[in-house]
Amino acid sequence: MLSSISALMGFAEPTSGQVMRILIADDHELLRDTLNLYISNEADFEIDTAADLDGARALVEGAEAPYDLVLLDFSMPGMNGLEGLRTIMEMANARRVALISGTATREVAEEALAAGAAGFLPKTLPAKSLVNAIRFMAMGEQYAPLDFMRAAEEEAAASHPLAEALSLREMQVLEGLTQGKSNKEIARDLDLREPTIKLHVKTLYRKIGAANRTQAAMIAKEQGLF
Amino acid sequence: MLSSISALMGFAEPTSGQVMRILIADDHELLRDTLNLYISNEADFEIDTAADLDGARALVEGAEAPYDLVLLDFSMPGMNGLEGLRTIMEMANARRVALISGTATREVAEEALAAGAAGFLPKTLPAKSLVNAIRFMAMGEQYAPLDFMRAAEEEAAASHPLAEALSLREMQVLEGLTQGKSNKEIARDLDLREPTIKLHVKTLYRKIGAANRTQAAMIAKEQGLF
DNA sequence: GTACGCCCTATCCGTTTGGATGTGACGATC
DNA sequence: GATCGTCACATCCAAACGGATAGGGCGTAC
Repeated sequence: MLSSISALMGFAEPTSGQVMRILIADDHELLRDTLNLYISNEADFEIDTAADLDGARALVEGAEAPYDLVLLDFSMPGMNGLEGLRTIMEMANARRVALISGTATREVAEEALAAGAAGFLPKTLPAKSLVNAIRFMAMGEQYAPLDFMRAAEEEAAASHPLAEALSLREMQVLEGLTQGKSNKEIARDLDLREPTIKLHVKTLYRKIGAANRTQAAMIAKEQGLF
Repeated sequence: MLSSISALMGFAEPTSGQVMRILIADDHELLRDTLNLYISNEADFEIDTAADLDGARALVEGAEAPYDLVLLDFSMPGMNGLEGLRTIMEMANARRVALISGTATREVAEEALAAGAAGFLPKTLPAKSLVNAIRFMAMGEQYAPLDFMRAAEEEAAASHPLAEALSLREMQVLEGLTQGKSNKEIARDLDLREPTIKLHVKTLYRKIGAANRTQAAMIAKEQGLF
């Protein structure tokens, strides 16, 4: 989409050599101010700021020239999830709209990008990278920190919150469940009696919140177990 | 990593206002030449080219000034998978090394990025985006087209060899199975009687080669269904 | 020592599954 | 019109499952 957006959707690029008009909307004044200062210092950007979605909308509507890039805080007043993003994206004076957030998950980021956002900026980003990203996005590209997108991918697999809760036997039994084995088969594999397996099965259901063996298997699978 | 690489690993940035030295290594002369031309036209880049890994290595070794960015074709002579990438990355005169490929999969791209490559450029990228990406990477950021990374994620879900074999009802029932529902629940959801569900369950077992509902659910999951 | 947690086994009981088999309706194919 | 595949419903039955309950052994922690 990165490529296709710029190529197919024909995002207007700022005339080269001209200042880029950026709108930063974030309810944290400190972030607004420091970001403004840092960006203005770094490059030829013209910055406006707003403290909430309504303020941002008013500025975009009343702008005499379109903004090359609008940065929206994901969790500021009026955003209502990704609704605020979509609202601004529909406006003619906002060429590119990106999300910035300190808390949003990868899912949110992906959804935003899929919805056509110019990018996603976690607040953990160093200021320098942020400036790079802004320039990158203003040029019509789509940006998101790869490490953020990747790291979150493995976060589910990284720590097995429920794996810790299970005893060795329960884990072994759970593994059998993920293989679609019957209690009898599991019992044979582990050289135990079937009633024992049933016990482990029942207790591990409770621990991981499953109602039956299929759910248990799916939960294990989703946790990246086995 | 994008952020952390530039911040923590201290990639040297080209002195601002100075030309960026780029090395393009690709065995396709056509691509080399057109790319060279396009990039030279677009921005203040100084381009060298090589036709294979040995040529690239020689240029990097003998360079009087380090390259800001080295672009390596994934499938050119001498590369041997990601080994060539690692070789060049270890060399002092190559500040940033990126992969470029027309064939490589997302797995390769991810591995390269995880190994510290500056980026991954599929050859499907429009020339303009490519220049943007090059500038972006030369600034110390890590680049990969988000659509490429995302699209390939779903490629497993794209073709469902077994999904074709299942009728609509069977698919609906299978979906219920993956959610750990009982036949009765599925029947209620689909507004059918339980015996009907049992019929679909049995036939879909045969079609996908499952012995019980848990196996059916796991198979569906592995195929990326639902 | 006592208590606790994990592990193993067992029995009982009601529900769910898996399988076989049959009926019938509908649409597409031949 | 006959045939085939899909869908729907039904009955019967054996097996497996899920839950409750109740033992005993065994190690660690208090």
